[in-house]
Order: sequence, then structure tokens, then C-alpha cells
Amino acid sequence: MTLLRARPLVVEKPQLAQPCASCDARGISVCSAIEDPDLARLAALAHTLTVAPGSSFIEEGDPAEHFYNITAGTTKLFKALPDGRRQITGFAGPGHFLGLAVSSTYAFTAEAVEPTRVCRFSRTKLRGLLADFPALERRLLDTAANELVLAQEQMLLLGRKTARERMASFLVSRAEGEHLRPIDCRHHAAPETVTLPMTRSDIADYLGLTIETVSRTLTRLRGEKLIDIPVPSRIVLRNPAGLQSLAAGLN
Amino acid sequence: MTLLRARPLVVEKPQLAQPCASCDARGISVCSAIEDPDLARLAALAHTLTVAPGSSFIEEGDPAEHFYNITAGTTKLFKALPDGRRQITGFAGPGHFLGLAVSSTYAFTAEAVEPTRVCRFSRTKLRGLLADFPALERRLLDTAANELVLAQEQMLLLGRKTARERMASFLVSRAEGEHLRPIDCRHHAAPETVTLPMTRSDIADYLGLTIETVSRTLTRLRGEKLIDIPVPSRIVLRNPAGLQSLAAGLN
DNA sequence: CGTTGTGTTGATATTAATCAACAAGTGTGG
DNA sequence: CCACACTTGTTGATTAATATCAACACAACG
Repeated sequence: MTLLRARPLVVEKPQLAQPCASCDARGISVCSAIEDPDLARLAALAHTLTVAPGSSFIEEGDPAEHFYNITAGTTKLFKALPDGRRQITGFAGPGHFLGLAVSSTYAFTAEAVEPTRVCRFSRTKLRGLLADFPALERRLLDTAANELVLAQEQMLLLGRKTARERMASFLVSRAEGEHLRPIDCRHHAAPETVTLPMTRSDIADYLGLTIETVSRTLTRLRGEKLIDIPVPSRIVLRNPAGLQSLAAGLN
Repeated sequence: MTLLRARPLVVEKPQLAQPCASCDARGISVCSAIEDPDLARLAALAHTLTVAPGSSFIEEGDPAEHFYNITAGTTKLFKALPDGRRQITGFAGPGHFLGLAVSSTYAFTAEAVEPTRVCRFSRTKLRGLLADFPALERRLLDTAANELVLAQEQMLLLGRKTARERMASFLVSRAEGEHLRPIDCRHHAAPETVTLPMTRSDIADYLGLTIETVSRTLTRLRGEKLIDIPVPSRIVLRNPAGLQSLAAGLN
């Protein structure tokens, strides 16, 4: 299944060059993605927030008054049960829209994993703008529809894949994800290297496993020469094809 | 979390009264939900298909040329792994839109569980119509956004809930779902009775369990007087509050 | 009246969770 | 600068939840 992926849409007020939050290459503007006049209009309505790792800017259950676009960094989106069990439903990077759902309260918490910048819009102002710019609405619809596809993929992973298959799926989709970032925000690592800004605990909560199982599974994949782990936050895919077929449920 | 749920949108060409496919009350039109002029326009573009249980009208991997709206019956949407493991990502009833995603191929299979009627649109014609009727596009966006919320809920279930909690969640959300159907398509059962048109195997594939675990879990819930099972396809919620707190991860 | 599909129940196996210990890295205060 | 706590990650031993394998009950159907 190949998706026709749109280039991530990063909304931010034009400003001077910023350091890339994911690496530390300086003098590169994350704003170069703004080229569409609709986007400039949208950006004019936004407030830019900076969120430190560990801080959340959306809390599950809060009144859903705003709408967000991630412009830099990485955030985790999760839902929690009263006893503390958590499920991370996704990691959102530059270009991601949050808070689309038409509900009176947010259905999830969004917390920064890396230093993150987000653009915040009032929901009512957004509605007005969408009325004027149907192209933007279409863009949002496409985005939401494709996220739905990813969510279904994740349900297959959570409901039916083994720990090894989950880990392989995660690494492969992370590796593919590197190519989806806005050009000026890409990591400057070799393509077969995956950077994991999140902790093992986050990975576990994303894959429906425990941290011990995540750790053991990575160790085992290394033993099978499918990956290397030079440092815990960096995984080298030594055998991408092997990982891909593992992720697909073959083997 | 309370969602502001829109009334399901059922698109179908005006026609004479039809039997309700979910129950067998006759002389009730499933078309009464058409009242908006946009909808009439939309309906004029549609072809209505009748799908027998076990037949699929969307196959994973097929070119995604169409877009569908369920008008009657129930379908299951699923993804499969090459060795046959399946994950049902949702059951779609009257009002559901399928095939929104902007991809060249479908990401899932849709198969009828009950006798089902669907309206089919060409994707390109739909695009044209959406340009003329922004209200419809907004409607689709709201629908997609809310499905995303449900998908996140399901990820929490699949990744973190126990078999009992999954079963309770399923029953509770099914019971709530009864109230979401178009008025003229509601089942005429007592509110605390849930009708399950799908098999145990479908329930298992939806909850990420095996049929044996589904069966045992239901038996256990009956033993605890939380439910009754007069016939396998009908579950009476004897203690809805207890089930709800179980579903929420308390207890 | 056998056959098939569906659902239930029992015995056993297996995966991943839990409980526990420890290593390595980071920051703090003395 | 170094002890110290604290966080994160890894590994080992054991347990527990659910899957698997197997048998059987029951209804629908030809």
C-alpha cells in the first residue's frame, strides 16, 4: 500500500532563521514551507508556543478550544486509564495538525518529547478562515483521512502482531518517516539510521508492550544482525529488507 | 469525554419504503434522512449496491476509485497479514463513509456482515461536488476527525486493556451505538439489549483476542451477573454501570 | 440423517508481563 | 572533585494472561 503523501504543512509566522530543534544545524529556517497564500493567512491567526520536553500543551478532558500545528520538534499523543496504563496513539512531528475532532473536550494528551514549537489557533477563528479557503479544508480532510489509515495500521499492529513484528514495524516506519520531514528539518543522518527521541517507556506505550520487552526485543534483533544500537537513541538498520518482511508478518 | 455526534448521514436516491435491514420492520423508509439539498445532489451521483453477508465491496489493495456511504446493514472493515491474521478496524453501519483516504489503493477490505446497501460514488465526481458544496466537505472532515477519536480509543483498548475490559468496552459502546442510528433504522429492542450481528470470530478480530477468549469472557461476565446471553447474538446488559466502570479500567 | 458452521468448554503451551537486580549516565551538593 | 541520588536501559527468574490444541453441543441445511 503506497500512500500519496503530501508534503507536511508547517504553519508559522515568518521569522528569522531558527536552529532546527531535532538536530542542531543553525541558520536554517523552518518557515520555508510557507508558500501558499492561504497558509500566510492562517499563520497570521496563530500564536507560536514553545514547549519543553515533558510539558504538555493539550490535556485529555480539557475544553477543546484550540487547534494546533506542530512546527518543530516531536510530541507524543496519548490516552490514559485511571490506573496509569497509557497508550501513545502517535508521535507528531513538524506539519502535524492536532485537535481536529469536533468534540467539546480533547480526547488525548499531547506532550513534548523534544523541545517543540507549535502554532495555536482559536477554533472559531479557524472555522471562519476555512469558510474562505476551501483548499485548506480539503487539505485538512486529506490529512485526517490519511491519519485514519495510519491508525488502522496501528490497530493491526496492536491487535495482531508479535513483539518482534511490532518493533520491526516501528523501526521501518520511523525510517520511512525520516523522508517525510520538511526538507529543511531533516536529520542529517544516514538513511538507514533511525533516531529515537523518545524513551523506551514511550516506545513501549506506543507498541502496547513493556519497557523490558522493548529492550529485550531490540537486543534480540541486534543478535540477529538486523540492527545495530550504537547508542540507545540511535538504531542502525543493518538489514532493512529483513526488517520490512518481519514487519509485514512474513517469517 | 463526550462527543458532539452528528446524526448519521445516509445518502440514497429517493425511493419507496424499504424493509429495515437490521430488524425486519417493514414500511419504513431508510431515506428519510435525506433532507438537505446537498444530499439530494450527492444522491443523484450515486449508484446503489446491495451486498450479501460474506461478500466484500472494497478489497485491500484495489485501486481506490470509489467512495462509499453505507445506507443500511452492517459491514466489517479489516486489514489482514499474509498468514491470515486479521484485525477488524471497525464495524460500519448506516451513515458511514468509506474510502475517504487519499491513497492510490484501499488500505482495508470492507465486507458485509448483514445484508447491506451502499451508495457508491466516483471519486473524481465527488471532488467536483465538494468544490460546489463546502458544507459537505466540512461534514466529511468532522466525520473523519471523529473517527480518528474512535480509532484512538480502540488503540487504547488493543494496547492496554485486558480481555474483560475489552469485552465490556465493546458491549458498552455497542449499546451506546444503538442510539446513534438513524431514527427509522433503530433496532426495536430494549435499550439494555445489544444485538451482535457479527460472529464471535469477528468480535475476536475486532478486540485483538481469539474466539475462545471471547466466549470464555462472555461466560464469565454472565457468571458475574453483569450480562445475560439469551441467544449468542443478543446480550442483555444486566449491570450497565458495572460494565461501564470495567470498560473504563476501574475495578 | 449426515454435514457444516458456530459457539462453548477443557487441558496445555507460550508469549509477554511482572518482579528483581544491576549497569551506565546525569545532575546535585558538599 | 567526588559521593550521592536519580533516571534510563538492560538482563535474569518467575508468573500470569491469553493462545493453542482438542473435544463436544447445537442449529441450520441439504
